[in-house]
Amino acid sequence: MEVNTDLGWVEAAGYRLPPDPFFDIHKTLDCGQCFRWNRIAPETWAGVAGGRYLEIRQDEQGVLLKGCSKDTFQDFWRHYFDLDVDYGAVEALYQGLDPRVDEALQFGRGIRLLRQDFWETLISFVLSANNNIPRIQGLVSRLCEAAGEPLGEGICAFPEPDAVARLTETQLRETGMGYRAPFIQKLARSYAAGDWHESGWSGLESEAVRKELMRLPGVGPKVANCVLLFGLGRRDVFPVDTWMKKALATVDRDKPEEKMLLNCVAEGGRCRWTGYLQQVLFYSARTMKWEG
DNA sequence: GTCCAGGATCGGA
DNA sequence: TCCGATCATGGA
Repeated sequence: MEVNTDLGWVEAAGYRLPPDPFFDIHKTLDCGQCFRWNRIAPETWAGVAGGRYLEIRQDEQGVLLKGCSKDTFQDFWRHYFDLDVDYGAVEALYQGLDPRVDEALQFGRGIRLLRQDFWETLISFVLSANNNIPRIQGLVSRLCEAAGEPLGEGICAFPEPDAVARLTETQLRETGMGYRAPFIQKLARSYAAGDWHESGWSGLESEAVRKELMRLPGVGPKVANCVLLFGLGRRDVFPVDTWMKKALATVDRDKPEEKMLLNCVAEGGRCRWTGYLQQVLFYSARTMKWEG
C-alpha cells in the first residue's frame, strides 16, 4: 500500500496547508530566528530563502504558500519550515516542569524552528552581535542588494561567499555593519577559498561543532549556538542573549519549580530539544518584555 | 545627552 | 581563567 506523505494540496492560488496550532507563520517568522521576512499585509509575509521568493498567508483556512507548486513545496519549503517534525510532541517534553516554561510554551505555540542555509545564518548572526533585530534586517537586506543575485523587482538572493568576498571593506561598511565588516570579509574569503566547510562537522557532537565555529572571526559562544540551532539543524543547544539573561535574572534560584530554566542553560541540562525551549522563552521575553 | 540591541575581541590582572 | 573597555550604528 502506498503511503500518502502529502501535508497539503495544490489550489489555484498556490499550495495549501490545513490549520495547525503548531504552525503559526507570524510567530515563526517574527520570533527572531530569521531576518529576511517582511510582513507585507496583516495576514501575509514575503521573504527569500534558498534563492526563492515566497509570499505566505495565514487565515482561518490555514496557510497558503502563494503560487507554490507541489514540487517546490516538497523539494524545499517543507524542509525549510521543518514540517516533518511533531512540535506537539516536542512541547510535551517540557510541559508541567516549571510555571514560567509552561507560560512560554503556550505563548510561543506555533513557532517552528526553520532549517536555514548555513552560510546565510552564519553571516546574519555575526551581524547580530550587539545589534537589534530591525537593524540586523536592514544590514542583511543591504548586503543582499550589494552582492546578491537579483530575483526580480528589487528582490535579491542572499549573496554567495565569493560575491561577498569580492566586496571591499568600504562597500561592506556602506551597509552600516560598522566594525563587523572585517569579520564578514575574513569569513567570506576563507569560506570561498575552501579553507573550511561545515560538511566536515557532520559526524561531530554539537559541542565539538561549537568549538569549531568559535574559531571563526566574529563567532563567540552565542553566535555559534544560533548558527548551530538555525543553520545546522542542531536542536540541542541553548543560545543565551541579553533577553535570555533578563529572563534568567528573574528566576528564583531557591524555588525548585523554577529549576527548569537554569538546568537548560547549564552544561548538564543539554537535551535533544532544548533549542526549541530557548526559542519560545526568547519570544516570550522579547514580546512581553519580561523584567521581573 | 544616555541607554540599548539575539556579543565578540582584546589586553591586563 | 576572568574581567573591563571598546567596538559602529541608529532608534528609543
